[in-house]
Amino acid sequence: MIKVDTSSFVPIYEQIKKEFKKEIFRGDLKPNDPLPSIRDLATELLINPNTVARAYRDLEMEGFIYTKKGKGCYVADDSTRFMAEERKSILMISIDEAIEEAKKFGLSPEEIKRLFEERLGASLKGIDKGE
Amino acid sequence: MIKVDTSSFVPIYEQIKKEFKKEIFRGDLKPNDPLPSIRDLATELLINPNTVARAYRDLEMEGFIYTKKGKGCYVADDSTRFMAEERKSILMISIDEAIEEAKKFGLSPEEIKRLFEERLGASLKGIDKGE
Amino acid sequence: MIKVDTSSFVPIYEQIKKEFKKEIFRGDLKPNDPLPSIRDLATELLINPNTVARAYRDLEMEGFIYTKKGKGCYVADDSTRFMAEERKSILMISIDEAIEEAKKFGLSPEEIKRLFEERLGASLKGIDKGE
Amino acid sequence: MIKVDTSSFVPIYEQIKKEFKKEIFRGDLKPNDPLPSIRDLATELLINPNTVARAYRDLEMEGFIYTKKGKGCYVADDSTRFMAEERKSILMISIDEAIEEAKKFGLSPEEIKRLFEERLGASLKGIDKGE
DNA sequence: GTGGTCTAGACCACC
DNA sequence: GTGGTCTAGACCACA
Repeated sequence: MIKVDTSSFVPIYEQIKKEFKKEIFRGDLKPNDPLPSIRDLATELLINPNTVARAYRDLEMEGFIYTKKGKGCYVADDSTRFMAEERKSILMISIDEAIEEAKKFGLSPEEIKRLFEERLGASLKGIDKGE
Repeated sequence: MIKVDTSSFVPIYEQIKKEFKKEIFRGDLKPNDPLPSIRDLATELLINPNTVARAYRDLEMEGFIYTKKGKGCYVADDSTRFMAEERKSILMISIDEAIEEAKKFGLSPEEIKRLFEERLGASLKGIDKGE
Repeated sequence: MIKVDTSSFVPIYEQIKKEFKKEIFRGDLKPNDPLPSIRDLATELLINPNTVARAYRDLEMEGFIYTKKGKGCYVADDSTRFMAEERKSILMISIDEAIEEAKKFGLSPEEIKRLFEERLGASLKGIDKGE
Repeated sequence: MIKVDTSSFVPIYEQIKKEFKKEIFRGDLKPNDPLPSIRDLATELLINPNTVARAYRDLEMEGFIYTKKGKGCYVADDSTRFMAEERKSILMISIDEAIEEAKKFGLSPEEIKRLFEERLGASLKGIDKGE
């Protein structure tokens, strides 16, 4: 389910954090649900367990998950406390960035809108292909 | 004109490279136009000259600019050779990322579209505010 | 194994690049073989790690090696793709330069040939001396 | 007559120095012959007069030329004093470098010799083409 | 431990 | 003044 892009400039642990925040917000992960074990996730993503551990540690510090020593990590009861603003900021930032890029390349608002809708359409078709 | 975000995960030199590629594509920088001197730009951006030099060196290796020793750096004659695909890839990537984020947060295509148009509107008003 | 001449006009990082290209071409370095670590090679050559890093970064941009973050640098699978022409150009250039020098000093083709063979003989004896 | 390669790592003033040493050795420039004026040569080579001045200054310090203030630069009477060893070292160095390159690329002595003769032949034909 | 980025500051070739 | 190379050493992400 979770994917990471090792060629991205964004650190892998940040990508992992973001993925879990999304799953929690969507409700795919509910309070007290267990997260995959550090070793399993590291194996699945072909990365070092330390990197997953770093992501989990951050998520715990931010209050999204809690850790039972010797058992594993679980979604916190109040995990959705900050989710609305988290969601908003993550979405706003990425959309605003895309708009900024397009403006800096000299595209008009109409062109930007058309391009976005084109990509949105392509993305929806992508779903059918099982992505 | 150019801005960099030192808190971003994207390296400063990559941000500088992208900015100049946009200016060249828009035509704000034409073939044989001089780029700001390394020291001047470093002073303006409050960063180290080596960081600007790294960006300029990369741009030269990628064929966008050329260097006259002791004189300065200039936009290459064939600087727009790869610009179409560069522009496309940069725009596609940022737009697709925004769409991916929204989908992963569980938004429907209609919600994504509405949110995008809302941000696009906000961005256009931003221009009036003198950004 | 690798040597650099810090008094040469040729930048150290260029000398390092050339050495690795030769090793790859000769087959002493095969695809997926690891290169020496940046710090180790810098220590061995008595130069700054940044200088080695510059050479490795260039080799990566030119497609001869690839980098695994936190692991090291490795010879690329298609590292020999451009090697034939690289080798040819490097060899042609140095031989042609030697011939040009000799001609400009007024030597006849016969004298040039004799001098070259004399040096080649001296070089072969040099091997026996354990160079 | 004189050529410089601005893309070479060898400084332009070093290339100019070497060219004049060759001309003196060949006898194309004899004691008390005038050198081209700094401005003329700079114009001809499309470089900055300071660069030519640097080359002339070095040649004077090394005893190959002398300067008459307000008149120009002239070949020194004892200009050939060091020429034999200069010539030898310049030729040895470039030939030995070419041989070293070839050896490092894994060529056998026979291959090196054949390649050298091939290039020497090509070079002689080049003369006919008016190079 | 690895490589990547960035800083601060030196020296050099060239304009 | 310009850019290019190199050094010394910092911090970070990753294994």
